[in-house]
Amino acid sequence: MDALDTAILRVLALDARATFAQVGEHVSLSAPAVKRRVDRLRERGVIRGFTVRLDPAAMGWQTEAFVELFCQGSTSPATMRSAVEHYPEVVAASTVTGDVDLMVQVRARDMRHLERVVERLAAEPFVARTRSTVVLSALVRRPDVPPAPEG
Amino acid sequence: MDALDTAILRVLALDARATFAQVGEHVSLSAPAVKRRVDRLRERGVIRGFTVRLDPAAMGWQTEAFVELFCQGSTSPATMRSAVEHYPEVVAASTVTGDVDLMVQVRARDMRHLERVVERLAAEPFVARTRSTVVLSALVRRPDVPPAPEG
DNA sequence: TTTGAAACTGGATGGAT
DNA sequence: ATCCATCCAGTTTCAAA
Repeated sequence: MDALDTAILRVLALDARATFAQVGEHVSLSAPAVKRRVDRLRERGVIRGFTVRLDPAAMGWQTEAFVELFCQGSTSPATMRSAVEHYPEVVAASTVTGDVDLMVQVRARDMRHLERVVERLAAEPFVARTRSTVVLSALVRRPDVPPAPEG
Repeated sequence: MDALDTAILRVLALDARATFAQVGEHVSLSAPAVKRRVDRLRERGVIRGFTVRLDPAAMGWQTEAFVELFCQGSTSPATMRSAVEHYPEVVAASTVTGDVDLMVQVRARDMRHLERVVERLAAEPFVARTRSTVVLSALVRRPDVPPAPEG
């Protein structure tokens, strides 16, 4: 993980389908050199994969919410994960500090759909109660990017 | 946006660097046919771009938090956005329902870094106060995917 | 209108240096 | 890491369904 790797990842974050030659122009490297570094970053797991960025509204995802779960006693993160990862509507889930135990981000077609998902989450055996916050508008949404050098 | 487009997007969500021929095998279409559809999806803005999925820890992002902002009187979403989008540490920001006005997701190198970012956010002129929730562990993190057919 | 086949252009990839 | 040669993917054109 040197400055060149970071520079390559920065280019790929903006356009993951850029050719190795195009990436090479940005970082002053030949195409084969870029390829070798990308292959190595994949092997090491730094790169988890490549994906497409979609317009959620165009896809039919019109409603988004943060659903906070308060869990019974000491529910293990593994239990929480396996419960929550079966929902296709769950975009992200994290255990967090504070009174909430699990923060779940849900994407649904509409309010009716969201309501059903929240009801199903609330019915999970380890869930004591839920608190939902609906997203009004997504102001910023950025892809993964390597951190800037100390500042 | 028909079933073929959706199928193509599903394949690209899993591997955005798949060749058009490979995508075509999954959806029973020739490479040129796939390319034409992908081009059209980009033109229409359904596809916003292609990006890389990174291991945040490997990148030096060790700390993540939800920072809720309570704003003065009626601050416009445009004001919130332009303030918040200048922070490289801000991964996402959304206006939300409830007592919180703006939900900001922040990624920082460490607690010290996170603290400074929260201080800067709190010092924004329109911010009355903040409430932060630190992520303990990210259980699920999924890329954008087209919704499943009604269920 | 959208597809598949063919042809051409240019990128991916492995080996030599 | 670059250069080069080979192979294969991207891209355009065209004819057909």
